[in-house]
Amino acid sequence: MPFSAAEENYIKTIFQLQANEDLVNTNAVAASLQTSAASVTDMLKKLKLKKLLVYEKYKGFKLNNEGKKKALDIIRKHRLWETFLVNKLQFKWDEVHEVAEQLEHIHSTKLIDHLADFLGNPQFDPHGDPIPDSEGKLPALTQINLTKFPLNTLGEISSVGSQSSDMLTLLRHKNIELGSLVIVKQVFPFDGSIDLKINHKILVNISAKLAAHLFVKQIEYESK
Amino acid sequence: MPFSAAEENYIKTIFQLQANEDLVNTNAVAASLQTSAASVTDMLKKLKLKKLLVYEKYKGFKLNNEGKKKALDIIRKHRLWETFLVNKLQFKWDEVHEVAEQLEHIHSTKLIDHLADFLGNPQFDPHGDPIPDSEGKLPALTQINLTKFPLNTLGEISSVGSQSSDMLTLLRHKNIELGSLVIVKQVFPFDGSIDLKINHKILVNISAKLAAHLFVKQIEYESK
DNA sequence: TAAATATTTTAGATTTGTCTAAAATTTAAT
DNA sequence: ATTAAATTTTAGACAAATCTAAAATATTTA
Repeated sequence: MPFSAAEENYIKTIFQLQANEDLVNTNAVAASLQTSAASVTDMLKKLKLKKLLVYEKYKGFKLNNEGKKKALDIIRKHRLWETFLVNKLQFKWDEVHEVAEQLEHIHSTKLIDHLADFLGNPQFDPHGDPIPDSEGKLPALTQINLTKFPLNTLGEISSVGSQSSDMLTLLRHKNIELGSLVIVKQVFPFDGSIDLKINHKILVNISAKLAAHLFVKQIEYESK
Repeated sequence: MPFSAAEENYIKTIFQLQANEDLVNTNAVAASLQTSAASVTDMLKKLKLKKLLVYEKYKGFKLNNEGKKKALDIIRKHRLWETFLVNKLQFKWDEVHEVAEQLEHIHSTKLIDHLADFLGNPQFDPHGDPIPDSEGKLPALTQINLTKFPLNTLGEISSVGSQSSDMLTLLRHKNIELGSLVIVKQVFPFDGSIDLKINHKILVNISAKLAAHLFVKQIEYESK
């Protein structure tokens, strides 16, 4: 009972939406997948029949354990393929999404496990997002949202919570990239904007919105 | 106007069948794709509409130049992915077919060209079959069928014209593999069987049928 | 060459995933 | 607490790719 690419796309989308809110609603899925609400309802019936989610008419829905496991499997494939494209095939990390969307639906456990080995069993993909292992476990996440990062503490940009080209343009303009060393110098409560020191050199001011999409890993000073 | 996986499978199959005979017939395609003759007819209408083949009812059909070009594109993808699976992901060459059948339908010119570069732009896949370049050109084939190979001449097994596990079992039993050095010592006209010296060591007798599936590259002695 | 056989095509269904428009239900607003 | 608005579901249709059974055409055989 392999799943179709369409089913897998719904599973993945619902999983991502239920990370924020407990119950997911029809319109959110329709918007995310750029399809109609009616199509979503159709698919919900099918996924309920396949016992992947808890769903009652008009009441919202969410994946059960079986569904979550399947979602993590798809996400694992997606992120490993992205890693392959960037690390081995010279793709830029903002060019990989569309192709990975196709590759994630290839069915072969052996393929994906060998790919993981070949890549050195990476724990994070080129966007800094965690890659589930073959059992669906996520690596312990040491990163924290930049808006919650303590003042005057050295951190490293470890993840970027969006792939929009608008955001990437902005990041480039601010001289921020994955691996950049950052120190939060000041937070302005009025609008939530942040003064940020980049690589011990320049000081930039970033909006609360941008900060909310940046994740940081604290750099440990040689302690022990 | 991208093609569906189903369309691509028909195109590839027709291309392979028309290598032997000029006009391809419905039943041959149905048998090859394990589907019904009626389904083949349906698809033929569609491919004719898309101007990929020459087809008249009840009269057989064949790909036109556009169709052949598309077929070579799919075959290029298939063979590059097989090469990747064997050379990088430790698959055995008789395990790759099913996965490559899926991977060949991923749409991305950039992906496949970068993959080719990554693999070192190989000219032959792990089965010894030629890989078309991005323009659809096949590398000049220096190999020749074993049944046509001259007596007492050193050759190297360069390709195996089947992927059936029955054949692979037989090859293993006869101690023949890709790269084996062979010399045809004698041909028996009665049944076409051949006495073959393997790696200058053992002498085996192989059937005409097996020989017809083996391809050999003549090894040049340091001449010049 | 006429009958028997084989091949191919048509006709009509089926499944999957989608759509639009209308109906049902829930939520928000007055 | 009704009414209005938004959301969700149903109903019915469609395209792609497949099927079976029957009809049409070609080929072979006697």
